[in-house]
Amino acid sequence: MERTIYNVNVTERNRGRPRAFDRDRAILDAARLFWQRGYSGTSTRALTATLGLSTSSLYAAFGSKAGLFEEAVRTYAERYRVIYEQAVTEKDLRTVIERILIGSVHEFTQPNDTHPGCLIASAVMTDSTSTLDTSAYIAELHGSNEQALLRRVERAIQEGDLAAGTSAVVLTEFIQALWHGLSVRSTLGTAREGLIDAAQLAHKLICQQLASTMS
Amino acid sequence: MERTIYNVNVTERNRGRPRAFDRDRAILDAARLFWQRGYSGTSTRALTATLGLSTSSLYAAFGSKAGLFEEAVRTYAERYRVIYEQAVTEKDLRTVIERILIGSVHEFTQPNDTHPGCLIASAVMTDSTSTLDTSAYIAELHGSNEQALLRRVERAIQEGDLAAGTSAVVLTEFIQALWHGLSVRSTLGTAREGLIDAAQLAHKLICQQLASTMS
DNA sequence: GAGTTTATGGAGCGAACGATCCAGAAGAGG
DNA sequence: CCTCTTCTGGATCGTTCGCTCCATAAACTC
Repeated sequence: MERTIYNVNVTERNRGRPRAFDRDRAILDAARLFWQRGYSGTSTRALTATLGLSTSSLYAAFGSKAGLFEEAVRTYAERYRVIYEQAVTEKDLRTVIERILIGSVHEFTQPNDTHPGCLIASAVMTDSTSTLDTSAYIAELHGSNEQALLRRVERAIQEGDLAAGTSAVVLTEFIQALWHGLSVRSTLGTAREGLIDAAQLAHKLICQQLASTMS
Repeated sequence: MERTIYNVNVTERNRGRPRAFDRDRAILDAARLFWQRGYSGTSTRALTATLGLSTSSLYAAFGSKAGLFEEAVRTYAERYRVIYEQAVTEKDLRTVIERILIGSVHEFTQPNDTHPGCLIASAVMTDSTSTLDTSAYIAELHGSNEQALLRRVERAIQEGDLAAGTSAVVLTEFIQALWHGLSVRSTLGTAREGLIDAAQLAHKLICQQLASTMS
């Protein structure tokens, strides 16, 4: 019988020689490497060199390159799930949209030494081999976030918050497209201020479409 | 002395055994493969298998994997350059924006057997190794397209086509972000109609910001 | 026809890949 | 102390990588 649980957290691993590196820090560094070079473009040797640990340590802690990748992706995917989850609970739709767009941009553009950028939007979709599970997970997450937003927009329409004739599906797709675009632009080097300005402009334009809460 | 010109087009190569495959078709198939799996994720063996030719033929025609990649990128990058170049010559800004957004979405969502999707927006940015020249080229192209649009927006402001207080830089960044987002969404599987609806909604929202040509 | 030029197919090069193995090291439990 | 458990460093596994080489094939020029 074998233990293939790579100590996801502080479980009851108190026996044996303690790990000499910070596991979360390693995930962060790995995530940034994956984000910069893609999955196939990042070799295990580049990982061990950057993370400053040996092959055995990496494989003992994460099982495989794909395992490390998946854990990095899941770690940072969670942040965006939370943003959507909390945003859709806001009272008026304009705040929902503002929180999603501005909040995500802040997340996209966290300073480099504490954040890898957005692994979710770009680095994952390509690079299929042996990451099929992970890309399926990401697709599901995107779908889930989008569905949450869509339901919130539909509610806003029922409550009469939107100008007549506005399609919930179309507005949602528009916001999601912009969301992905802001993510890509952040990886391409656009400064945080520029992205926030663009997001706020989009927010302002959408608000003009809002009926009852028009400013 | 060596000839390293990989017969970019129908030059004066009339002597010798003729090539047994369609060079442009090979570029198309290769582009689709690169687009789906990324540069590092696409092996030369996968290329030769999909393109139906031997290693020697591939290297004789394109010099290297990087060479084939670069040629594929340049081929399809040109299409987006043309879209921007022609769009900014339109008389009113609303038509400029419409042509850029809708035209690009049409380009993004060409049927698969004649078009690879948009190599430019996503598959290139990551995957650095030995594609540095190509990603620099892409960055330059994006910058060039963005500059052209920015200058056109500035002209529209000078001509009083936009509501007072509108920043050309911010509006341009917004459009560019949306453009990248639409590209990403197309590769993620969103249907053409959905993307066009979103683009048209964006276009409509922006038009409400236009002063003199307000509908 | 002979001679030249280029393309094709397949074997195979060295290097890098992801992953494994093992002897030793470093803690915890008794 | 000793034992048990886990982690570490390094050598090394088999595979795949991008790419080259070479004999042969198929067109051209003369």
